[in-house]
Amino acid sequence: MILATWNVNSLRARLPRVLEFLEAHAPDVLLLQETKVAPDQFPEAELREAGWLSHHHSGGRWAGVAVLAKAELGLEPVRAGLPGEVRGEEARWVEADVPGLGLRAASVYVVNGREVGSETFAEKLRFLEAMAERAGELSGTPLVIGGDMNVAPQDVDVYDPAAFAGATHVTEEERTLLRAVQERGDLVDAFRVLEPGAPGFTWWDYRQGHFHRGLGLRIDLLLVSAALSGGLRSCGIDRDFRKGPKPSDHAPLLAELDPPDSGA
DNA sequence: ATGGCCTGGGTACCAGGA
Repeated sequence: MILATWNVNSLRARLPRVLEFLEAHAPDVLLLQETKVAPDQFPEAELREAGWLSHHHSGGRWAGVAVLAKAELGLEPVRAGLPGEVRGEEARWVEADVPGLGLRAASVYVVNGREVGSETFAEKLRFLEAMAERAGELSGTPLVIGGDMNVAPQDVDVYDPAAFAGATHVTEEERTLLRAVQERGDLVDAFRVLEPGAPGFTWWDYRQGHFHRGLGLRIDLLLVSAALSGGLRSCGIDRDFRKGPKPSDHAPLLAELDPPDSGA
């Protein structure tokens, strides 16, 4: 099965690229973040027409997350919103079951945090704590939590660690809580387990040609149940979707692995 | 030089992003 996650920076602005991505890769599950769409404007019909069911949590002009699954696999909404998060109206967590795979899938857009020590940074830490709590509740069942974690797990995930000294996304507090999500949920970082030393950036600033200069961060992750990690075949981004007409500032991340019921 | 770019809202410019 193919699992993918992509921060699209507006689903309505990016719908042509998303449909192109679905056709190119035919992912079984696609997790979307920063859909930036009002609930009644989510393009459910267009995605269904392309062959994917969706369960979304939409908050208007900011944030917004969704789980898509191939129509033949089915999709059963579980929840929209994360128990314990501070601002549920921001629409940062959505969860669904994919019956055809026997898999629970969650799409998450973690709070940015802006500046260390700010009120929103404290909310970011609380959001990560709530994620760890939820991951713990879900551990033991086949699970993927994917999305924009707004945390670079290690220095190798940052193009210039010195330039990020004292900034969000790299603090030990954020990294410790992200590890707690993995530990409590018994999850592995699919890219890192396959590529121990590669940077694997997933985001580049639109400005100053950062993408073409290789100045990125690895902040989008696919966290999959450790029980599934033996069946991991590959994991990486598709750079073509960070190029071309109207790209997102994030590239999509894809993983190919054996499904839970494969007996692997 | 802490900005350069992109989004939606709305129709001038601003918040937010990371």
